Amino acid sequence: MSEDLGALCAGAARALAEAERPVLESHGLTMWQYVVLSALSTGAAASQLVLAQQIHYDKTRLIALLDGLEAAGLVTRAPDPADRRARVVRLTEAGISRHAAVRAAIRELEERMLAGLSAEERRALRAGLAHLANPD
Amino acid sequence: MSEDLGALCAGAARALAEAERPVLESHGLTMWQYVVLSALSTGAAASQLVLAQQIHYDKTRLIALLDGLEAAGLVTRAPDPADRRARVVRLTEAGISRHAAVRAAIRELEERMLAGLSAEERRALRAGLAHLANPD
DNA sequence: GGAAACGATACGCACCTGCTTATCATCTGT
DNA sequence: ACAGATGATAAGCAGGTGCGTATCGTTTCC
Repeated sequence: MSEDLGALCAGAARALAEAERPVLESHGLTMWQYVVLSALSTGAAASQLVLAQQIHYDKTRLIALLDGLEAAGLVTRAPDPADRRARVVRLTEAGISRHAAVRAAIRELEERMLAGLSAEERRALRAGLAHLANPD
Repeated sequence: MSEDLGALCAGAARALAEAERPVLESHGLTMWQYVVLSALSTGAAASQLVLAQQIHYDKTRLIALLDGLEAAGLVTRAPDPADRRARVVRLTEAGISRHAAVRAAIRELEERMLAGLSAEERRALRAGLAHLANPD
């Protein structure tokens, strides 16, 4: 009898996280910092609140996380001219290149971990995961 | 550009865990209790230590978890005759049927969440996840 | 223009987590 | 037989996590 899907997903996520931690550390980033950079890599966040919801992170603790990234020069917080309560968060040039470098390393590692799976299997794996993650 | 595999797995695992929590609750089990029952469903654990490692749970906190399951009459702890330091953990009859009931409900839910994926896609999804989870 | 809502921030709380230490019973190797 | 290793258990600790509350500036709406 095969395992529960939930257990399989959790196991795969844990294995990936464990394998990726050293890579992130060697680039001076934590998992959550990388998650923020990734979220911002497709465009600035309109506010810290939407950023927090996007990455499923507590909005009150996101503040300290952004403090760190800002101090490291990887992101900027600027008041939204259209609503000066909100802060628009975006990557700096340094943030963009740091993210690209880490992402490339992570991609390479994932490529290694997928060794043995056909292109079609990889496609189905990604499609299935995306399907589960988004109750469209 | 597609998302990181790690992010996809984590997202899918989170979505599944969220969907399954109400099911578990309605059967009076926590996620970890269900994990223990599942691990034991394929056979007794030779010791609490190996059980903890098998499910990636802290061995010192497993004790309280087993206390609860034992008090609920779902598992038994018996000294191993071959090594009386170790406690063999196994499901009771009630544990077996409880696990079967919850598992069936979870399977049904997972089936619903996989709606729209072909049989071949589901097979590839499971195969890919198992491949990632076990660095064979 | 004043009240209510909202975003960012700070702070505290309860819980979970992995980890360490200590104790006791039992086993193992010499 | 004795020393050291091992399993179960208890207790504690540091860090992480989600959640609630309070404050302050800003916006929205009547």
